[in-house]
Amino acid sequence: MRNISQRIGRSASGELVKDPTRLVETYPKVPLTVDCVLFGFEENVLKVLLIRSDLQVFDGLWSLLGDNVLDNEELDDAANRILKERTGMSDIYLEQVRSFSHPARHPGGRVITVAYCSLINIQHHQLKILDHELHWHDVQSLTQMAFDHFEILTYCNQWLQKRIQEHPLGFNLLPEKFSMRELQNLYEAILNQQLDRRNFRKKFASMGLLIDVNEIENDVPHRPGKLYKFNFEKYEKNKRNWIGIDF
Amino acid sequence: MRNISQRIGRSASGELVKDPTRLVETYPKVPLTVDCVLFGFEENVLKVLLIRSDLQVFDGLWSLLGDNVLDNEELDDAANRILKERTGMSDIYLEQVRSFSHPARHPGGRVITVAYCSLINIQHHQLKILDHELHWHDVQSLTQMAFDHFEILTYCNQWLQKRIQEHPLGFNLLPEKFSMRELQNLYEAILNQQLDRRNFRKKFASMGLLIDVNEIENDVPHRPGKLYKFNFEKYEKNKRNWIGIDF
DNA sequence: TTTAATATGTGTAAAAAATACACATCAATG
DNA sequence: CATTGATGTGTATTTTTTACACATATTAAA
Repeated sequence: MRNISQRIGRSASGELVKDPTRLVETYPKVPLTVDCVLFGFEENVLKVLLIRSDLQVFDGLWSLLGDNVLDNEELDDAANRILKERTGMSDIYLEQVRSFSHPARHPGGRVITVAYCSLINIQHHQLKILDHELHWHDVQSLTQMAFDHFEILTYCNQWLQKRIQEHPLGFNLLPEKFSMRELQNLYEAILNQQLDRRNFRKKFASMGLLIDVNEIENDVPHRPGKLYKFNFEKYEKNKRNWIGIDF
Repeated sequence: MRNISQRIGRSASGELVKDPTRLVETYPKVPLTVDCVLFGFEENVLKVLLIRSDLQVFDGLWSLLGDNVLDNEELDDAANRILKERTGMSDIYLEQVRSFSHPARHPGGRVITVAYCSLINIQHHQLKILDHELHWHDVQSLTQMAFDHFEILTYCNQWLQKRIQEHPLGFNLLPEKFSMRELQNLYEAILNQQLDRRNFRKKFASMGLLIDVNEIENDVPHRPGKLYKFNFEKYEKNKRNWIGIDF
């Protein structure tokens, strides 16, 4: 093991490094991938888009949609590329969640991966299905996956549960015009928890971020609900920076 | 550019991969570092531990404490190693925040870094000062740093502001026994905001997580305050999983 | 056309939490 | 012993959260 001075890139004599390129060439290199946790919402159930693992050791198991990071490609770009390749969609909510680096997480050797979360309206996209290996899975029914992907999925699911309570991500999973019931179903699916209908509506009403479009549902076998749009402009203007110690 | 099937590691014929090691060998490799944002607290000011950059292009600028990730080293381990090397401390709060991957973020070429945050009690450790290049900096007074480290610091600072309101991190920055004033000073320094004294105390009192140790300050030039310990055991038992849509 | 089924739309009372705000007390200093 | 400077405490007000029930609109079936 080199000593500290060398490892942090400082010469022992204390003089400045003039050629950073040569310095970087001395760094160990690691295979790096991005794994996308693509969440969707269908039939009031939270889904995740998975592919059957192509590794024999994981025969029959499902895995997240991942790929190598290309040379000089930003991680965000890699994630967007995967999303585009699989769903045909761009300009979609997509966010880095965290890295996973256990040395034995990949059976082929050391591979570090960065997990990204995305929320996709299942209706709005055409899956780029190369074969029958791509599938929307119920999140709740999964128990085992290839690699450490179940751990990653679990982490991202919890991350999403927290995130959706503080940011209006959910609207990406809904049609542009949606009913209160659809919105509540979405929150209940993601939070995996029943919510009080009146208080839920009251909460969103008090935020003043829903626009009543003066239309009603037309394909339901019961009294139709009113339709709303989310007021993204108003939200962006008034983003709060909250103070509230709470643990 | 290879086609999708190849890039995701699947053979064109659709058969399973039997040798994952050979597969991984085909992945591009990237130099990977960890940068630690070591926050401290002294004289009621939030500080960050920085080192003077050793690159000539950044002459005079300060940078975070970073290092390469070693072969088969977990990212968490790399961060802990850096922390240990610099401060002599282990078993310290340390958490991954996010990765930064702009292709031009390092003048020596493509280097991806993973940022970690740590909170250190400045009194409790001995800086491993090799020379005079290591320094506790006021966070508020920084405007420019080497690499993208100012961006990383800003991100971590915001991350910390949010985190400390939901998790009891702050106690790592205080002595084991502390006064309410010290606790409030800490929150005010991190949140960069004045807080109402009575409401602050009421808030912490209502959480029931502070243990009155029946001692008082003895080195202050005014009426001494009572000292408290944080009840970590009780906190661990009662960790809340909160529901509260709010944006 | 009537009835049953089902989901929508709405309000209020009670409890809990957040906020604003003032004065007596204690210890040290001169 | 008076001054200085911080501690310790309570209450009234407002806001937010929670629990909870009934009339209404539409479809589908009788």
